[in-house]
Amino acid sequence: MRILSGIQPTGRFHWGNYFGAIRQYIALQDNEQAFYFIADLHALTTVRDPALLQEYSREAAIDLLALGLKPEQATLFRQSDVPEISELTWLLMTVTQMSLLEKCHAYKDKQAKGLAADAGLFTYPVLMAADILLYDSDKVPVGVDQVQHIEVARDIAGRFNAMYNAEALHLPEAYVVESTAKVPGTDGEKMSKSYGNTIELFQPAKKLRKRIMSIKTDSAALEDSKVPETCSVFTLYQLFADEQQQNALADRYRAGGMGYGEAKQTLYEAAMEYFAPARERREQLVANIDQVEDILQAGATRAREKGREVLDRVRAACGLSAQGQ
RNA sequence: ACGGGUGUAGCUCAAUUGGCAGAGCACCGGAUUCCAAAUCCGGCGGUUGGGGGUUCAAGUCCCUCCGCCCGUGCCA
Repeated sequence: MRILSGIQPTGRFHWGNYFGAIRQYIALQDNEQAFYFIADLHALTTVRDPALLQEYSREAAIDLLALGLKPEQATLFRQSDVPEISELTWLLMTVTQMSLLEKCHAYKDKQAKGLAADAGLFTYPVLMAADILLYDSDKVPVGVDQVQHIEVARDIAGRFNAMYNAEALHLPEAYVVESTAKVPGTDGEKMSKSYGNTIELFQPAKKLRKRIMSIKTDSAALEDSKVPETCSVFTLYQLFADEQQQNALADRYRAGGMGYGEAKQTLYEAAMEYFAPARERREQLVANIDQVEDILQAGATRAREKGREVLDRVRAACGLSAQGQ
């Protein structure tokens, strides 16, 4: 059973990324054959600064490894290190109906906002389909908002197979990761880069503390009884604390006499402790950056091996010569 | 494709007959606050869409290319 997941390096990872997605994806590496890639080709539609894209891609690899991705179990690679992706994208594009892409929400959203959409954004679901199909992926863990794109991949694969009367492409299934964790940002809205309310995972301790202190609260006085359920600080604390610790803090909220400043300090300490091992691993990785590059190269080699196999099947099906021979 | 409009800081927009590129918001730092918010103080931020020309001097005038918006046409 092969699972596949990609993440766009469009910025530094934050708590929302981790608790909403990364954590669940990494957990799957133990039971499945996992392919994880850094979707730099996708990021290209957003990040227009070459130096920045390179930095984000490298940081993404470091972060994922620091957060527990085991390269000896899972295959980690950079999307752009697998050129077979681009070739498969073209082949798929020739069987993709315009109407299918016009329905996709990333494109529709941008149109609705009156923003300029380029062909990259429009055809992005085809690239995503290629990402998935190139490795005969069985399951693709995604959030609910991405299920549509998996359906697109299935549609394209099915259409290709039917058109050429071949079993060249393996139909993947969406594996919906129910993100049980609520991760509010510093303004109380859902944590998201586009809201500018994120708390970055690996920022320096001092910055992190400052960021946590800036979380929006109500103006209840120090001695007032407070409601933990509606407080972002408490909601975030739940991500790091066990049930007993959560109950203890909730009791202090309700009792009154504890201010939000103290709650934030508690949250800060809990977060620092929670991510301490990852921070330590990260420091080691940064000190051995060559090792990270080696891991990515080894991952790319493995990914290309599988990709070549599938691509040859696809090429043969539509009448192109097989390259691998 | 033609016509009109438009392009200035991350965002919304100023800038007199051609005369030192600015403000508000956002962001960062400080004061204040249990923390945050509000308020006050300070700071960062620019190839004025690109290129060429006129001029002592161009955001401003001329040429050219590009992006975006509106209208019309062409093609099915």
